[in-house]
This record gives sequence, C-alpha cells and structure tokens, in this order.
Amino acid sequence: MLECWLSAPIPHKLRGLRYRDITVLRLDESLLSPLPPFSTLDRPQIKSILDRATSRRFDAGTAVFEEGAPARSFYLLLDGTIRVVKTTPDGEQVTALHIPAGQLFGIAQAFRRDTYPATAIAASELLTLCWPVSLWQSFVADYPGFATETYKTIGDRVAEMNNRIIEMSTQQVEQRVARALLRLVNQSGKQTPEGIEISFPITRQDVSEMTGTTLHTVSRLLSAWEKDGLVSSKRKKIVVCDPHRLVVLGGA
Amino acid sequence: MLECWLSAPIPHKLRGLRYRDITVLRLDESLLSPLPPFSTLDRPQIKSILDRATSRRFDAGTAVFEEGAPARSFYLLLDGTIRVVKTTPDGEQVTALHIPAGQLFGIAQAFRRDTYPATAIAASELLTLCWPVSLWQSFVADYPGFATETYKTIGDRVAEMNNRIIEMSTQQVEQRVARALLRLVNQSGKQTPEGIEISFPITRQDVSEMTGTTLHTVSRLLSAWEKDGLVSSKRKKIVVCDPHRLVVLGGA
DNA sequence: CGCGAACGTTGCGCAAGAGCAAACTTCTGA
DNA sequence: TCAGAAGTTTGCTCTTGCGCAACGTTCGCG
Repeated sequence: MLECWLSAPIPHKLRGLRYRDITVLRLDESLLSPLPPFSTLDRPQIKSILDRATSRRFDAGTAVFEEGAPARSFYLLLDGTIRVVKTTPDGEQVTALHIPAGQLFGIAQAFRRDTYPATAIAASELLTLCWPVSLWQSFVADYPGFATETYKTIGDRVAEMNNRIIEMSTQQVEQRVARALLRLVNQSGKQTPEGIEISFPITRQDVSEMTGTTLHTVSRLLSAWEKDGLVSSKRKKIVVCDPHRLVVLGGA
Repeated sequence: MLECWLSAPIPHKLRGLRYRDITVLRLDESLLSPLPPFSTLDRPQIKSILDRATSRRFDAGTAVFEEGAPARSFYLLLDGTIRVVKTTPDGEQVTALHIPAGQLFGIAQAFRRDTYPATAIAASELLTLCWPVSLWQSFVADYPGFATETYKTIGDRVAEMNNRIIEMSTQQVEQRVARALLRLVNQSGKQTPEGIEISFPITRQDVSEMTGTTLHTVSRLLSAWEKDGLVSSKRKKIVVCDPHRLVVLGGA
C-alpha cells in the first residue's frame, strides 16, 4: 500500500508487512522528502522532524480524533484514507472531505483553533505520524516552505468545499453522485483490469453522506449504472469502468 | 454608516458625507486599530500600513474583482457588505459568503493562490482600502499578529462554509432560509423599531442564491412568515421581527 | 407624469427523490 | 458451520419544492 504515495523505494524490511506487525517503525528520511510540506527541506531538517514524531496506526473505522476535542496533535497521513465527518445535533453524519495519503491533517493550528473542527475517521487501515501542537509554531518558523505548502493544501481543501456547496446548490442528485465518484477515483483510484477502483472500502451509505442523499437513492443509481456498464460494484467496493461517460453524466 | 463598525469617533469633517463626495480620504490610524488584523500593532506600524494603502469606493452592484482574475491586490472592507459569488459553467450564481465591514478580503495570498477564487460583489456602497499583493509577505513578516488574526478570520469563514454544506445536506429549504436570514442579521443587522434589519439591500433572488433554492420558494416563505409576524419585508429589504421563533424554525 | 425595468406574489401541475418496508446477500466471529 | 450483523436491492407511496405562467408593485429616469 505504501507504493501508492511513495516515489522513493520502500525499505526492504517493510515490504509485505501488515502495519499491525510493526512494533517499532524505523522511519527513513526518504519517506518524507517527496511530500509537499517537506519537499523544500534538507535531510538534517527532515531528520529532526522525524525524531520528534511518533508513528501510530489505526484500524479501519476508528476515529483519529473527534470533532470538538482539544487539538493536542497534528498528523501526517502516511498511508490510507481519512474521512472527515461532521455530525449534526440530531445524529446525522455529513462527510466534508476525504484526505489521501501524503497530506497533513488535524491542523487546527493553521486557523488558530484549539479544537478539531471535525471528526477524522479511518476509511481504511491508517499509518500516521503525529506531533504535539506545541511544535507547530517552530515548524512554521524553522522550515521555510512548510507554511506555504500547508496553506496550499488547505487552499485546495477550501476549493473542494466550495465545489461541494455549488454542486449541492445547483445539481441534481445523479450529477452529484457521479461527481463524487469521480473525485474519489481521481484522489485515490487504483487501476484494475475492469477499471479504476476506489482504493478504500466505501458503502452506499458513505456515498450518500458525501452527496447529501440517501443510501437508497445511491443504491438505485449504482444499480442503473452497473447495468449500463459504467461502474462495477461489490460490497464496500466501487470500480469506475467508464470514467468518461460518468463525466458526461456529472457535467453541466 | 461608518458608525456601524467604528468604535473610535469619526473625524467631524467626514460625518454625513456620501463617499462619492470624498475625493481624498484622510485616513486616521484610529480607523484601523480596533480591527482584528491590526489590533496588536502600535501607531507607527499602522501609519506605515496606511501610507501604503489606497482607498477605493464601489457602487452597489459592482464587482471589486472577478473569479479567476489574477490576484493583484488584497483589500480591507471599511464599510459596506461584500457578497462572495461563484458562477457555474451554465451561468447560475451561488453566493458562498457575505463579508461584513472590518474584515480583510481578496486574500488569495493566504492560500498561495495567484487568482481570486470567487467574485466579490458590492452588496451595498463600499469603502475599501487596498494594497498590492507584493506587500502581503512583508505584512505577515513585519507585523506580529497580522497572520494570526487573518487565519482566524479565514477559519471562521471555513467553518461557515462547513455549516453551509451540512445545512444543504440535511435540512429542508425552510430551515435553510431561516438560518440564512439569522446569519445575515447576526453579521450585519441594524436594530430598528420593528426588529433587526439586514443592513444592505437584498432581494429574494439573493436569498435563493444563498440557500440553493428558487426566488419563488423564498418569496412564498417570506410571505408566510410575514403573515405570522416573524419578518417584515419590503422591496430589497428584510426585517426580522421575531428572531427567536425564526431560530425555532431553523433549528433541529 | 408616465413608461419600462426590476422586483415581488401567487396558483397550478409535476417530477425528483425521500421515507418506509421487506427481502436478499455477504461477511464475521463464536 | 451457523447465526446474526452489516450491507444492498427494490417496490411503493407521498411530500417537497421546482418550473412555468401570469399578474401585481415599486422604482428610476427621461
């Protein structure tokens, strides 16, 4: 799985291991250097950052942190996918965002917040690095480019939220679901013989929470699309077979 | 109008003037010092910031800048209200946000963007200060607290966008419109004998673009609410008479 | 003062999609 | 291996609120 985001080679001894087997993860500087927030730094700087990090893994479905909890740490997602979720007062869940491997998350500090604005759920098994918030200021101050790259990432996320708002305001359910699937395969799609597969387990319910609809409607849409050969889906798995026609469906 | 946001007294010679009458606006340091981005600065620092600013006014309905245009300046809204609008490929407009007087806007630099992500329309007559983007880095570097306060503001806006997404996903049109009105009166409400009035001209169409519905539906809702004594509306003007009952309508 | 444009209101019919219900399938763990 | 949990499918009904259309009202300008 590490191959997905890593351009640098993986240390041989990690290959094929499940993360649960790893007790002490020996992290190499080459893990971080290709990632945007650290790409401008030299090796001693990355070493110093790594030395202060702790690595943690999370089972699929568990929460890394909860909405409203005091923000004590910020994280780098080494592998897996995060689902950023908000819960309404009456218990409904809304998925705000998906975060792919290689990005920082839980960075409430960037907005000078002392609590997390949303819950981060592991959509699949996760491997993260984790630093105490107290280090944020020194990262920003000491590492040129760290702040810049971080705010670029945030800018992308804000743009994505903006798109969500526009879609919800102007598009039909069918178009929204089509676009949501396309966004997912773009962000974390894996090429397979049948098409591009969403690389983490995802249910109809999950898709409905991303698009502001019901699991029933999503199910009906996917069934129809499957009949048309647009997608192919199993339990908790969606493969987009014909991205182009899906773009047409989702397009204006 | 300046009274709305200014705690410091207004220079006598400005009082009662329409901005169009002002050719050279004599700006005083006390104008900026109560505003968050500048609140931590001393007077010489503020003077230096003011000296590099140009002041501009805009008629209601005109665009300060357009979505996608190169971000050459960033702005401070001295008076008036900005409507942040996105236009879809097929010409529909969606209002992403309203910005009240006293805030920075057009700050694409904060996300290292070189184009504006949305169009800024003057919802009412505007008075702004304006700096070239080239000064952004030096403001951030030279003035402690400037970046902090700016990112706090952005954090608030992101939180508001988040709320929009949640509302659009989970709430009925009636609740969304109720909440939109409440947000507007909280942000820029003016106390009047009948209730709290939205302090800038706003049409049914505007409200529909904020809530992802049609002007017809908004009109029907406002008519019904007017019959119930919840609101009172004229052409381009909405007064909330019973905020509490509106909260109940909008609340889960 | 009168015309036209912009803004607002209201009635009617219809379609999208939510809600409900029931059955089916796949997976998991004891 | 089997029971129950979790996920999915599908049919039916019913409401919301959109689209359309027509008309009314207010404003600004010549």
